[in-house]
Order: sequence, then structure tokens, then C-alpha cells
Amino acid sequence: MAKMKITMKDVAEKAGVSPTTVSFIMNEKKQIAIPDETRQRVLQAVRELGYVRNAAGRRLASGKSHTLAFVLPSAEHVRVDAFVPQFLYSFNEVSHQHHFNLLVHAVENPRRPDAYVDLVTGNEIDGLFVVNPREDDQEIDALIGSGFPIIVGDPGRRHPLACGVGFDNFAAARTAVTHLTKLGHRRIACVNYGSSRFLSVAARCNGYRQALTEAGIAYDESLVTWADFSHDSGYVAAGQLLDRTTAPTAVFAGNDTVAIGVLAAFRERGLKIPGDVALTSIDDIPAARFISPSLTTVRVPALEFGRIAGEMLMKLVLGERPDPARVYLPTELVVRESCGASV
Amino acid sequence: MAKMKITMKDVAEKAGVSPTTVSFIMNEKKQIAIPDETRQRVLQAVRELGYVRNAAGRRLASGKSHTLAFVLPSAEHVRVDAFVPQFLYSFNEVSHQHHFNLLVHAVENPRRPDAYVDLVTGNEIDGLFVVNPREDDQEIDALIGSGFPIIVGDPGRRHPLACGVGFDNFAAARTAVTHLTKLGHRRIACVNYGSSRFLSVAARCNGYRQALTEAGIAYDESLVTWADFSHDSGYVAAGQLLDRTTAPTAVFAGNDTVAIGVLAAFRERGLKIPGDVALTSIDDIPAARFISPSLTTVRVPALEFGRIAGEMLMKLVLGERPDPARVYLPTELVVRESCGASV
DNA sequence: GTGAAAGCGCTAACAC
DNA sequence: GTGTTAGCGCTTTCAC
Repeated sequence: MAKMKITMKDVAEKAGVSPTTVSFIMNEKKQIAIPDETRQRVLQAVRELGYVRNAAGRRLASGKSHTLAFVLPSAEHVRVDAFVPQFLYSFNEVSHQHHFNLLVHAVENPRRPDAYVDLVTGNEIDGLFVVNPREDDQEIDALIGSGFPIIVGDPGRRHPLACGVGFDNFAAARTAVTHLTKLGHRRIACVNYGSSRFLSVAARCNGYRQALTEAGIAYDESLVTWADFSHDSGYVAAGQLLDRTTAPTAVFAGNDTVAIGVLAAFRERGLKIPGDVALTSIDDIPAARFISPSLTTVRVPALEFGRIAGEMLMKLVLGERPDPARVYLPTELVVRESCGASV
Repeated sequence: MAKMKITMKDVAEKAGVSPTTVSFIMNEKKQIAIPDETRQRVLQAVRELGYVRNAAGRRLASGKSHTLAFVLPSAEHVRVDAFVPQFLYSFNEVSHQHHFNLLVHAVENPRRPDAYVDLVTGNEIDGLFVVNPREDDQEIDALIGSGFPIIVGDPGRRHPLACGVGFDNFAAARTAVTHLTKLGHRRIACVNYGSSRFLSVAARCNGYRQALTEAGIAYDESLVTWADFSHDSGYVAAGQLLDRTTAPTAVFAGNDTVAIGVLAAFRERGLKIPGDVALTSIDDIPAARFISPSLTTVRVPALEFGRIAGEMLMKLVLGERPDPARVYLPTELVVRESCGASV
């Protein structure tokens, strides 16, 4: 690594051209036709000097940061949810392909849940992906209205104008619960994850109710409880539920991560799965098929989720309109051991 | 959100001071004593105008980016390893506390495994945390020698001069395997994760051999196999192992993520755990205590790992020397169901 | 305590 | 095709 700071001027001098020419070459401007001979000479100088473009200068002059932000509205998500890392992975892949950096912004100060907006205002990023927007996020509306490149996860009625990618949380929950009602279960509990302030959580909760209604089962609030994002919270929530009410014959967990905790609570109370109590959930995280009992769950294509979000966002950043502006991924029920064939 | 771009000059004019003064206030320079009256007037103008510092200008002028990078030498890690998200979480927490951004750089182009160095050369970041350095990474040596703020995960003999945080992988593996030998197991297989090019992986592998030696058990290469980072790879590797050799009475898995796959392979072959075959591993990921059978594993304090890495790195970035320069976290065997009390 | 002024390294009109 | 030039918005040295 060269000690001294090599600038574009140094490269230009060494190659006997002007900084402008170097800039054109470094940026691979297609519009400008540079003779191959010149290009090679410059690239040679770049290599010999070990020159790397200074990001700050580039940002200031061009107004572009070549950086995308991945915004999680809850830091807890990062720590314990097995679903997130998968699409973080594929989102990262897309950014790299475009030579963009990836800034991860997990909101951890609850007093400033919209601090991520400063990244935009401060010109720190060129685009952002808000994975799981809160219902009460005012700032995001202004952002969407401003035309700044932004992709929201699970775009719904709350953000009619936003580009986004997601899937039908309502339908997925309905599918998971209908699978239970079809098997004859009538007393079905619900362990939500996170808070209903997250749109996806509220939608799943509504899907649960819809499935009950369709099966002619009355909604019983005493069967509904709330976990957050962790295995442990599912364990605790299910435990409290089981202790305070007649044991349900089936449980719908808001996601697989929580479901794993729910299973542990069942076992602790000596309940056989699926003999005594059946379980379905949503996500199909990698562990779902490996644990015992394996999870009956509604599979969401996580890698696609990140990839498509990345690609749509890159389109916006490059000034194109993604078409369609909203993508809804297909989901599919995967039947495994946690939910037997009959009650 | 204001449409027009508000600069420091606008704030200065509105508050009737010079841009210099605004800059001093925005940067909370302790050396400069600004009368409270002036400060309030300026902050008022900032609020009214909705001013946010332009990151690019700041970077260029100061040479600081207020950004930390979190470097994973394998993108796969992000997708499937349940250990990483935990310390990403606490590392993120520390960066935010210092008002630093967090750039996640997961190497995904195997032809350019050291692309992360460009972040340094290009002035994109002020410091980096290389989570899991490769044995053959040449660039990292130059970086460490240059004095650039860098923290390496699991610092060992390979990087004698580097600041770092980690734990004794060798000892952890030895503990996990010794637990098995003490229970009387003699035929113990080893399912490594990742490649031996990762220093931590190689160390765990050596710890396995050491424990065997201490128990007077001959090393049998046919009992050693390699997974990568996923549940699935553990499942496949264990399956191949079981199919080609006499079933071992115990298995040591390189980490919990892989161990979950190994368990599935056992079950598929009708082996009872821990009756027919026992299992130990390393990490204690959140799921370890919730799945069935729960994992006997060597607990590594993941949250501490990220927090300390973040704090040490911030010290380096601020020009202080972290003391000590290397932190080795304590690990502890956690006995659960996957490894019974006797063979 | 406050301000004037000189860049930081790069990009992109615009001229040649 | 290539070079000249004028900033981008901020920090910081040095006067006052």
C-alpha cells in the first residue's frame, strides 16, 4: 500500500493527459470515446501508482454517494430474526454487482426512529430500502413524495405511491390458519411477533382472524398474544398463553423464529406435537426443515425478496422506473411435522 | 422535508454569523468557547431551516467519513450463520452511539476477496472490523502495518501486531470434545464448518485433535468431514460421513449452525440422541436452547464480541490505543440434551 | 469569540 | 478527443 496520497492529478501527469481524461476513464463514460491507446496508458499509470478514487471528492462533485442503505426499523430484528440475514445477503449481492456500498441502519434509538432520514438529507446515500416500515412513520411519506429512490418492504395501502416488494402477509397468515381449520382445529391460538405498529404484523394478525371467520369460528381474544422478534419471546408468550387458558389444539405463530420458541414451551409442558397441539407459521427460515419437529410454514422466497428489492432500487437510483413498481412474491404452504394430517 | 438544499451558508446568514461559527457549533468543538446565546441562535436557525450537514463536504474537508466497515470474508456467512447477526447488532449499537455509520461489506466476489481494502484507500471509511480473516489475506497485513484503524476477529499468531477481539477457538473445541471423551466416547467424528483457510476454523479443528490426543485416542481422518456455513451443509456432510464409515458414538460440530443440520442427519437415520450418538458444538446461538434436542455447546458471548470490537475500533479511530490491545472473551460449556450424562 | 480564505479531490460544462 | 476551469459544502488555519 502506497503511503502517499495519490490523486487523479498524479495519474494524469504520469500518463501525460489531463485529470478530465482520467476521470472519464475511471467512470467508464460510454458517451465519451477514448482511444484504446490512451485508455491503456492511463490504466497503466493507475496500476503503477496504486491509485484509488477518493470517495469524498467524488461524492461532493457528483452529488452521488454510490451507497445504498438497508433500513431496519428495529435493531432487535438484526439480532434474532433468521429471516432478515437471508435477504440482506441477496440485497448485498446486488449492490456489489453495481459497485455500490451497503449501509446498514438498524434503528436502535427509539426516541429517534426516523434518524435514517438524515442519511438522505445529508447526502450520505443514493437510495434506501426500508425493510419493514412502521405504520406511524411520518417521515417516510415525505420521502416517498420527494421522489428520492426508496423501496419499501411489503408495500400496502399505507404507502400507495411507493415502489416496493413484498408478499401478501394477510393471505399468508390466512393460508397458515386455514390449514389448521381444515384439519378440524377449532381452538386456535395466535402468537404474534413484534408490535402491530409494523404493517406486516398487523396484516398477519388480520389474516388469522379472517381464516377463523371463514371457518365459522368466533374470535377469542384470550387466545391471542404477542411476542417480539426472538425465539425467547415466543417461548415466553406461548408459556403465558398456555398457563392462563385452556390449552388450544393448535397455534399459529407470526413467524418461524417465534414458532421455535413456541415449540419449546409446548415441550416443557409435556405437550406432544402435533398430537396434542399443532403449529403453523410463516417464513420458512433455513432451520425450519432441520429442527424437530420440522415446521409447517408458509414459505416466503427470502433471497428473491432481497434481490428484487436491490434491483428495483438500483433502477430508481439510475433514474429508471421499475416496472412493475410493486412486486408481490408468491408464497406457498410447506407441510411438515409440526402439523399432522388430522386433529 | 425542505425541497431546496440548505447549506451552512444559509444557516450562517439566518443566524447572522459566519459559516465558521456554524461549523464549530455543529461539530461541538470543545476547544472553542462559543457563548450560549450565539449557540442557541444558530441551533434555532438550523432547526427552522431543517439543515443537515452534507456528508460529502464534510468528508472531503476533514478527511473523515464517520463510517465504520464490518467486513465478512464470506457472504455465505451473512445468509445462514445465526452467530453473525448477534454481534452485528451490538457492533451497530456502538457505532450509532458514536454517530458513526455502518457499512457492511460481505465479500462475494471470490476473485477479489480483498476488495474491502478499496474502502480504506478510497477514504470511504475511518475504520474496519474484519470479522473472520482468511489465513492467506496479504492485504490485511499491509493494512495493519499502515496504522489504519482495524480490529481483527479472533486475533492469533497470524496477526501478531493487530488489535482484536475473539476467544480461544482451540480451547473451545478442546473443551467440547473433552466433554465427549470424559463421557467415555472413543469414536468421535468431527464436522468442520467453512474452510480451513479461515483461522478460526483451523483452530477448532486442532482443538479437536488435541482433545483426542489427551484422551489417548488415535486421530482417524475418516471421521473428519467438512461442511460450510449452513444447516444444510452440516446435514449433507454428516450424512456422507455416516454413510461411508461405521457410525461414531459422538460428533463434534464446528458450530451450532452446522450442528442443527447434523442432528437432522442423525434423525433421518433413526439414530437416537444422545442415546445412539451424542453431539457437542460451539457458539450457543439463540436457537440452541430452544430446539430439540437442545444443544450441548460452548457458549461464546456474541453480544460482547460485537460491543467490544466496536469500542476498541472507536478508540483507534479517535486516536487512542485500546488497552488491552487484544481481548479474549471467556467461553463456557453449556450442557444440554444433545449430550447425555453417560455413553 | 469570530470571520476570511484556502483548499480537500473530484466532476462536468464548456472551450478548443 | 482532450484540456481548462469553476465549483460541490465543509473544515481549519490564521488573523483580527
